[in-house]
Amino acid sequence: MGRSPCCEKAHTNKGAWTKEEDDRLVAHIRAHGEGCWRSLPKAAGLLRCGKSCRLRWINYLRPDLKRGNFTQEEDDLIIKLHSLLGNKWSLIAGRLPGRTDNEIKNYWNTHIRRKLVSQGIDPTSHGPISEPSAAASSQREANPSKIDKFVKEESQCCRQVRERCPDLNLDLRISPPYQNQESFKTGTNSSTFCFGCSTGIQNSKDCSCKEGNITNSGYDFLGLKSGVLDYRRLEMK
DNA sequence: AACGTTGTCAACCGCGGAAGG
DNA sequence: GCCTTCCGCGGTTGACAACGT
Repeated sequence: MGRSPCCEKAHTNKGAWTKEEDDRLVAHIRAHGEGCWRSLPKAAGLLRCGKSCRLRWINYLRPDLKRGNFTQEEDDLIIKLHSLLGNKWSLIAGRLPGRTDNEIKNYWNTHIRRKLVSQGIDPTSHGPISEPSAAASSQREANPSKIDKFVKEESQCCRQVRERCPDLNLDLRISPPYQNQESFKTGTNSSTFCFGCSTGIQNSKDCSCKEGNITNSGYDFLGLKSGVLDYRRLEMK
């Protein structure tokens, strides 16, 4: 016996959302809250599949979304987290307030991947890209493609930045979720988080902070008790 | 101006896992 | 333990915009 479809596909709209559909969805969620996506379309008077509604809300309509370009800090954090977590976009998104997994995934595929390649870094393994064969190199040297030109320009640009700012330390540290600056400065908020909570998975079965397992010196990041994983305190030598 | 190519990003699809009976 | 249902995730697609020739 196969799984039933999540909705009656014959009677659902597909493709881009209209302003009216957006309004209906937002109004319904404001009135009734999130949850029960399967029954939401009918309740909200939408001819959409529940999954589609959920996706539209999470990726586009949620009021806490941060729109606009990614900052350098976000860029670096994504790379760092990707090297630790791989393509776990939802976990990575949990570390970037206001960003969605879909947005980060798209950004990775269109920007960061290319940026890493241009720096000679394999975006999958985060290790150095193996050297191409000598024949291929000389062939590319003689007849460079657009990508080759782009990669060369990017590399030159990176070199120039390093030459101008040799002391710039771009190493990042990974921290628990952002705490407001006041409590951060005064130290009034001494609470710490396990990795699950730090990625937004509060009260997961693996949550260790609620059990008092975390000491004030750090939190459990990927099973490593760490006290200095704080990318927000970047040290500029 | 017209056409082709490339880049971007919203949306879809299918799968896996959790929850509940 | 098995089955069904639902949710959420990651990979992929396709429409549209921007850019190049």
